[in-house]
Amino acid sequence: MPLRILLVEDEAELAGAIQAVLRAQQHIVDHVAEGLGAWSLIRSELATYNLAIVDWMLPGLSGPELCRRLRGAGLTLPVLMLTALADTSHRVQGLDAGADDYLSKPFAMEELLARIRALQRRQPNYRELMLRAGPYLLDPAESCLSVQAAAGITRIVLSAKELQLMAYFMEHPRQIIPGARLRSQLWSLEEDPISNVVAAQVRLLRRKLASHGLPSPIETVASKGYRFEPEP
Amino acid sequence: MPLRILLVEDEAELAGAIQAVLRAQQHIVDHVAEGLGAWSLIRSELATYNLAIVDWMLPGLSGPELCRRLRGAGLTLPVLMLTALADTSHRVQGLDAGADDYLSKPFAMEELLARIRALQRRQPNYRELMLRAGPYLLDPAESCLSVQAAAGITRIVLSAKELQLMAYFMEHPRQIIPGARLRSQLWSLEEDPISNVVAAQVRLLRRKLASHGLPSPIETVASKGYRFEPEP
DNA sequence: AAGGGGATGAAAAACAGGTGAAACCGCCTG
DNA sequence: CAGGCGGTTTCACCTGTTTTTCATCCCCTT
Repeated sequence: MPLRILLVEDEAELAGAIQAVLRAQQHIVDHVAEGLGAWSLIRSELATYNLAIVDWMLPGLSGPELCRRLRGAGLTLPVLMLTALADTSHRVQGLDAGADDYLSKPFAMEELLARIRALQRRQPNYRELMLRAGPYLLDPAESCLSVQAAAGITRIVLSAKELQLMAYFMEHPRQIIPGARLRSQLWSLEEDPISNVVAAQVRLLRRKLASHGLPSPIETVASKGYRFEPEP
Repeated sequence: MPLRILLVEDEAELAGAIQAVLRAQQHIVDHVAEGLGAWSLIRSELATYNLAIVDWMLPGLSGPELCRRLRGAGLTLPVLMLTALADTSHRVQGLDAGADDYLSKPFAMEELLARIRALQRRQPNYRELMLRAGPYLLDPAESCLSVQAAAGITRIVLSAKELQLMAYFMEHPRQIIPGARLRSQLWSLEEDPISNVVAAQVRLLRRKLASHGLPSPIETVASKGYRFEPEP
């Protein structure tokens, strides 16, 4: 299940490595180098993050300070704190500030991934479950979509982006979803703003459904966005 | 929900980029390059702005000065300040002058949009809600108009401009609204003043209602303007 | 009756989104 | 380590819709 992750880390090399690993896991990662940027990004609600990975030591607003602000603002966004300092006093300080977990550098990327999985499982609204909308049943674990039709059940294997897109549609059935919203929710922010990734990906999804002989549940509402209509 | 935005920025290139992005979001944007122009434009009440985006550094009247004047005049128009200077002292000065939010250059356009959304949400009269007038119910999120008649409820999908126009009428029921006011409220100022966009768009709206078998609630008051009459 | 403002329909312009081919990219395999 | 592969993105071009313009007509005021 792909997550939307905010990485707050000032060491460029480490940040790059983490990003690469997370992206390889299909996660959507935004990276900021300093605390204030992270704070304003979160507050701006540009994207909805499922997790923040925050370095302890940051220029400007430090990790624990950022954490405290988040909690002060009533946000429950899970925070995984990274630190070079292994001793327990820091660990306690970090958790006090509202971090949910704590990982001391250097660490194996595998451990980071494991911690992330654990953190997700602890979420109250944790859902490794399937998503249903009308005859559509999405299985994130298997990355496949099952569609019930008169002719029987069709099972379609989806790629990572197709899955994300379909999930977003199924979570917002019947609503007009502006392309720009898909853009900011499903793609990382730093990319070229004049691109038609969204249109291209929607097309791939539509085409995949069509190639299995299914009618497209995704309609285009001219110059307003897309709408997912589960019932034909 | 389209906003009427005043952009006060002297760097032509940046201004153009911002305008393009905002327009893409259906907002109506007026651009002035310097502070005094902005001040007189606002004071003239030619249009009612929902937001001003103001550069810090401007020829003549600077951003913070403009801000102070606005507040001095008792205007609550939300102001988003732009600045090349990232340090906190300026941030404080800007907020002191009466700005509502603060964004330091360079910034991602996405972040600008997010700030604007956040700012709107903070407005006391914030309304993402539907607008009702008599049997007419306007849903900006879905961009559609529902009309209750004896025959049942008719749902009409509106285009962006039709929605803006209908919203303006529904917010000012039974009043005579001069074409020029619609013009200045719903279209940006820099456009060709001898054009009949308003009449054309009113016609489009009327025609759309008629095509669904509805009587037109918009009447023309000869050489005075239009009047929206919700009850037949 | 003249003049002005608005109405009208057709056509043009502007724009968003669709499309297929090709490039790109990380990953796997030989 | 090269080559192939699937997935993803970009590019250039096409299509359909929305919005504006234009030329003309109509009708109400003065």
